[in-house]
Amino acid sequence: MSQLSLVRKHPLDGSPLSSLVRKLERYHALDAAERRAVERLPITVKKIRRGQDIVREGDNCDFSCMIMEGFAFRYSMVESGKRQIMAFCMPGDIPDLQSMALDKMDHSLGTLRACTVAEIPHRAIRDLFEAQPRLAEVLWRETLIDAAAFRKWLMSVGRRSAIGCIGHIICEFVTRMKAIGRSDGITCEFPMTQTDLADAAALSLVHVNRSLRELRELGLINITGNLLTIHDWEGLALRAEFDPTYLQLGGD
Amino acid sequence: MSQLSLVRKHPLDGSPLSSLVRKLERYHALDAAERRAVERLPITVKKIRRGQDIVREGDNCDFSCMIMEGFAFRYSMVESGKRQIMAFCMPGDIPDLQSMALDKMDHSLGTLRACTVAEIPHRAIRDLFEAQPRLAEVLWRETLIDAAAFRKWLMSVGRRSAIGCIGHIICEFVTRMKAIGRSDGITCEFPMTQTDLADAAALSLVHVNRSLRELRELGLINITGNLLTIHDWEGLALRAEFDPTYLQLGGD
DNA sequence: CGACATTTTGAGTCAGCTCAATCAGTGTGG
DNA sequence: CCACACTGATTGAGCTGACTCAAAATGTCG
Repeated sequence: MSQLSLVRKHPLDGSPLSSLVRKLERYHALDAAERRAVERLPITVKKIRRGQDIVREGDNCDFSCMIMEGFAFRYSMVESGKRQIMAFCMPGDIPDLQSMALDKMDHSLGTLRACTVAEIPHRAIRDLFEAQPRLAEVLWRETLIDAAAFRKWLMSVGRRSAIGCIGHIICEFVTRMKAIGRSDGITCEFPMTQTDLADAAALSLVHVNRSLRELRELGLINITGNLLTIHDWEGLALRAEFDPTYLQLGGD
Repeated sequence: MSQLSLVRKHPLDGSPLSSLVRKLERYHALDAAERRAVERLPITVKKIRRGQDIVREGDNCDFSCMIMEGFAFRYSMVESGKRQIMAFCMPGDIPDLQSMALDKMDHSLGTLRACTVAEIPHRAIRDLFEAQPRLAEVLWRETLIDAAAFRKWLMSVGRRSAIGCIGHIICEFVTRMKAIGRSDGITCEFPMTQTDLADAAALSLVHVNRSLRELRELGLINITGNLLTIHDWEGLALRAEFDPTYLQLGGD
């Protein structure tokens, strides 16, 4: 049914925004002019160390960041100091695209690993939308998919058991990693610690540790260091009630 | 500081889409052509009884619904039968606008009260966006605000205490009701039952009941029948850590 | 090797859950 | 006008999934 997906060499691999172009093309092939318009966006490349914030809650930026390399996450904290992670971000994502239209960030963007990001001025994106209206639509669609993912995340945190919630978060991560050619569906780079996972699932570190052990003992997955191994995808997806439709990755 | 907001008579009050126009104008006044374009959208008006679904998870519609009158909510259920409510909807909202770009509904839309909705064909909205690109931008912005609200909701469910979570949901509801002229900030129509509130906050009915009693005993709010009375807004907002910035309602 | 981050395990506690009644309001038919 | 049905709010009582505190084990890296 599912074959190992080869890492395809892409003509744009050299361009800094190649992972963005590839993501946009998952939905509908871009024509030459559109591709060129994206490629020519003026960008500033920055490196952010692991554990730093890319953007912080309350910031009012005049640019948005595309993640070129590394992993990040959206999060916010309550006064008690508890952190809630609401999404993991990977190469090709523009997690703060909404700052185009909303003046203040309502959450922060942290890094799980050292990240290379491309800062794209809002001005440039606005011009792009004017010149290539279809790209505006495609990027709008991406923000709608993000919103669908927030809803699923909320379902997980609110109504699933600890195992179901963790399982769902892992399923989503692996599915998206597969979509960008970074997982074969059996093994997957896994950049988050159990503490991160706890703040994502709104559970305690100790409970996450025990739930992961249970998932291991059930023969579903195994996490060692930075590598996730999936022993039984069907079983995992079943327990997590994971249905990837909302990610809009097409066929599969 | 805050005065009673008078219910202003609006020139468009007669048109079926008047509450939508008013919502869009909260951000930036529309010019005559834009307003006319919205007013002239072809619509089908439907009445949906209380407790029915307006749209159901998995549906693939070729229209989106604007709520003209009544109250609705976005929800989804897990296999165990537990329901998670993720947002409450009020007149002026188009909760399924995302179905323009995403083929299947990832959640359902239920009603808290009998609702009058205006079904707007996607075709017509697409034409509107083409003729009035600024309206596309304004509606995009609305979906981004929705997404910000999902994030806050997730924070509440994941990281706040029962009282904080319920308080936050109530604060958001009242703030939005004020924005559409349906609350003076002291009293507010309150269309949800404790069961609804439980499914919104991901708590049990019994625990919601006890938390509401606590909020009452703290002298913050009181709910009788369908009326919410706020005795101490400051205290409530403090306990719920509510900051309305994310709703992008401007000034206030 | 030493310092630090991360994972794992044990043990006691508690916020929120479930089950089970009871009470109050609102129709509705006779 | 009352009995009955039904929905929604409230309270009691016992239970449990997940939490916190604490410590040990393991891994990682300069």
